[in-house]
Amino acid sequence: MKLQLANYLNRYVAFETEEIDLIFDALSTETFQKKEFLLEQYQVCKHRYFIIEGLIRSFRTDSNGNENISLFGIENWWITNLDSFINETPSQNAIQAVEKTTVLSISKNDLEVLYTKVPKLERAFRIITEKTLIAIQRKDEIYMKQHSKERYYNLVDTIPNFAQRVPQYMIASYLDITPEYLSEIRKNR
Amino acid sequence: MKLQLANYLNRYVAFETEEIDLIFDALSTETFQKKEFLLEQYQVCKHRYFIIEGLIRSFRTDSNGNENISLFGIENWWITNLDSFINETPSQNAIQAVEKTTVLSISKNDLEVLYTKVPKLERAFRIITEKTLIAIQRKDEIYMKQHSKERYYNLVDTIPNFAQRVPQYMIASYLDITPEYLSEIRKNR
DNA sequence: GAAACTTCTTAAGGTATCTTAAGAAAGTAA
DNA sequence: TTACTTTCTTAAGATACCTTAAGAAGTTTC
Repeated sequence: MKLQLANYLNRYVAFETEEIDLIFDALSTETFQKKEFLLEQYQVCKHRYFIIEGLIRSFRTDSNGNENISLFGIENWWITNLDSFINETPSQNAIQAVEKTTVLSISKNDLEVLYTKVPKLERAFRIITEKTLIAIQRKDEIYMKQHSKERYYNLVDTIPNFAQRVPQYMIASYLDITPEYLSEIRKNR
Repeated sequence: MKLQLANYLNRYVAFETEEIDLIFDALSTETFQKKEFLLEQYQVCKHRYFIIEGLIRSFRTDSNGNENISLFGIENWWITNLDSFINETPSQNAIQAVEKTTVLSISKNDLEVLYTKVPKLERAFRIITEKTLIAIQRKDEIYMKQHSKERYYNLVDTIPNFAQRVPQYMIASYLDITPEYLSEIRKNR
């Protein structure tokens, strides 16, 4: 796991072995079973999670009881509700394991201490946050300019065997369409 | 202008006067007339802009000639096309002044040099990027859960006299509806 | 102050997508 | 295997929003 984290972080900034040790030691390992919650809706999100293995989703349940998935996370992604984590306000989204998932986690305070101990990490997270921002903007652009049929095929073509790992009603929720309509899309090729 | 920038940056990290001097000296002042382009669609975005005064928009023109506004920027916002700026690829969005606008600008290289000279700036931009990400996620949530009528009133109620500074067809484009439909929304209060 | 443009509104007909409801299929537990 | 739960599909009627077109209102230019 330490190697996996080191490989990941070194993609952004070259860290010394001792720095990796400091970072790894500040993180805790946790495993969540399928359907277990990393964060309940309306709780304050206290951690940032780095996914070692598995698949998670972030979603809100609206007043009609409909789930609305904003985000999937897979191996080598950081997951949190940033708004809640940074501002320490209740999260509008829950975070839940779709598969059995192992993560490394860190609290806000521990992360801030770590930034001071390992200043390069500040740069790494600046870059990671920029990449995340770019990913969201790309998703928005696809969302804005494509119809749901194209969005669906775009999604399942981009992430290999995604459609096998995730039930279709979750894909529908992520694409912001109903499962019924997704079913119709799939029927017509 | 230097004072405005200093006040802005000190909201995130406490800078020394000399650090502010270094940052300010690395930035160039530019003024764009109404409708003038800071960046044309399909060009590589070479700068990050800090808006001193004015109002700009970022938009793409699709194959049917429809404009699609992804973002407005006002005083004390950094604006760029991050995907294009970071990856040095053609931008799918143009950036244009809606009002006469004065900005401070910096190129990618100069910014990287500046990060090394003033390491605190790395932290400031890490935080600013996080805030930007949160803002986009909030916009997405509003977009997902509200109908266009509610999105419209939410927008004009949130930013004071925004509806006066921006023509309605631009607001429609930002809300991802047609001007005709916006007109109908406004008619029914 | 008229001409020329830009922006806003109205209206009619069309389409993507939703809602509801019910049954089929698949997966899980006993 | 049977029963139970979860997931997927089908179909019919409803609606949010679009397209096109044209005229009204507001702005800029000469």
